Amino acid sequence: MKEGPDIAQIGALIGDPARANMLTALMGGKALTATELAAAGGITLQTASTHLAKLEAGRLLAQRKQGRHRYFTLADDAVGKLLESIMGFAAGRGHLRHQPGPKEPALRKARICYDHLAGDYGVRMLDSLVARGAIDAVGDGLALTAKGEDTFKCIGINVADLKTSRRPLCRSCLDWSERRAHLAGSLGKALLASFFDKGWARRTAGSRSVIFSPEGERRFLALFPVETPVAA
Amino acid sequence: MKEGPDIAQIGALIGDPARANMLTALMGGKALTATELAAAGGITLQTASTHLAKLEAGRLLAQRKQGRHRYFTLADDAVGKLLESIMGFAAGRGHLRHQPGPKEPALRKARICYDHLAGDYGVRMLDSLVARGAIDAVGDGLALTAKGEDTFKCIGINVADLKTSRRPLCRSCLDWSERRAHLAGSLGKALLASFFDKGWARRTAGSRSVIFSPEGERRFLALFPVETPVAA
DNA sequence: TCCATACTTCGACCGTAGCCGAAGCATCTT
DNA sequence: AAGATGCTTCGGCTACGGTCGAAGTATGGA
Repeated sequence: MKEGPDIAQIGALIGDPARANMLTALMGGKALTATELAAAGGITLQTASTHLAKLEAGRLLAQRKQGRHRYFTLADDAVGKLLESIMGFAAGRGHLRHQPGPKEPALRKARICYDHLAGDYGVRMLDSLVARGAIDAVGDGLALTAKGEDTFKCIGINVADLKTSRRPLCRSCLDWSERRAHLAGSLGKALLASFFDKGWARRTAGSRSVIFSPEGERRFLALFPVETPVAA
Repeated sequence: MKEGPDIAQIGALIGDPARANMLTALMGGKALTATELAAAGGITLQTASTHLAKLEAGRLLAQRKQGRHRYFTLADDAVGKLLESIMGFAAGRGHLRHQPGPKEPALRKARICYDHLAGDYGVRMLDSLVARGAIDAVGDGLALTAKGEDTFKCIGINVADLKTSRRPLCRSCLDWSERRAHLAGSLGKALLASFFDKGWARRTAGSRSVIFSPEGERRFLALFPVETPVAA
């Protein structure tokens, strides 16, 4: 009760199951309405409304009104990073949700982590980029190499544009399912966006999982090869 | 309610003020008894006992019996890292505890972050090590250089011993007060321990702050110089 | 053996926070 | 203007979890 920042406040904010579910739903990166979030939390609209007000007051969520809808998103990527890190911790301790639903495998394979690709494919992508020297990995830090700048130009991503943002270009994010790093930051965001643009993959309706088309999957795997074809 | 790890459980665990205070107290790195933790949490012994049981069941805490005392510590350094990252997040949002006590300045200057040095001095130390090429920093990742291995040998730290541990040698840890990285990992731990051994600094009784002796402070600042003498 | 210390368990109390029905605003549609 | 949709606020209910007093268990020392 005397020193340092108050971790209890945000712990309590995240500690309610309904709120945790809503936050998890928002990890999909899409802005969601209060009604959608109520469904995600398994509660009525009224209850969701009070929860959302609390989350907003705690600055975990941001909202913008659009017509008669109110769209909520995570306040910024620091929130996403925090949530993913807590997820990683929870997964490591075996604090899994009670029923590992049928969607679990798809989720482990490829999912959205706030705004970038996570799961097996996310980890594979980063591994491949490091192996080809496009990204430099030291400890758990990542940096774009000169060679990498060319690589991404070929893929159709203009790194120069991304550099204008104050947000870091490369950032490692611990993957809770793989327990290894995947690529976050504005570059990670741009890569995922490009997969959607090219039609290689699409988001799913009510989940964070990412579904690749057969053609998209082929292209993706060809673009990001790994030395040992299966596992490490 | 369907996918991914359960962040609500650990959120709730951290979300109670009494528990949060006890966890914060344990960030000091020392093992504490149930009685001491009850005081830290501002609750009676009985209440503390139930809280501690919950924290242990949630695998945030480990205990070992020693005589009629029961000593509690954070379960492992993953817990410490999680807590510090939540603190960093909370500090960034201005979720500070209500009264910024008189100890705050000392805490910002130098404190223990589970088992290594944090605060202004912790950040300064890492900056200096990077500047002299002992540690390589890429993004937010850290790695020991060959040159650094010699440097630490001069300081009296045998890096080879540390390498035997499975724990990473260098790890960056975000400092909640400075909002920049300081050095964690077994090397960070060994450095702090050496400061205590040499009598340069000592822990304080009920707080995480680290107090340098005048002589120790002089030596520390000489050992870890920074280009711009004051601030950046 | 007996008492003191350290801690846990039990039982009961209480407050708070979550929850929903109903009513109230606000915004869009026709 | 009237109705529909999206969301918030109010009021009251309920239950869960935190809290402590009191009693119970283990360890250490005299």
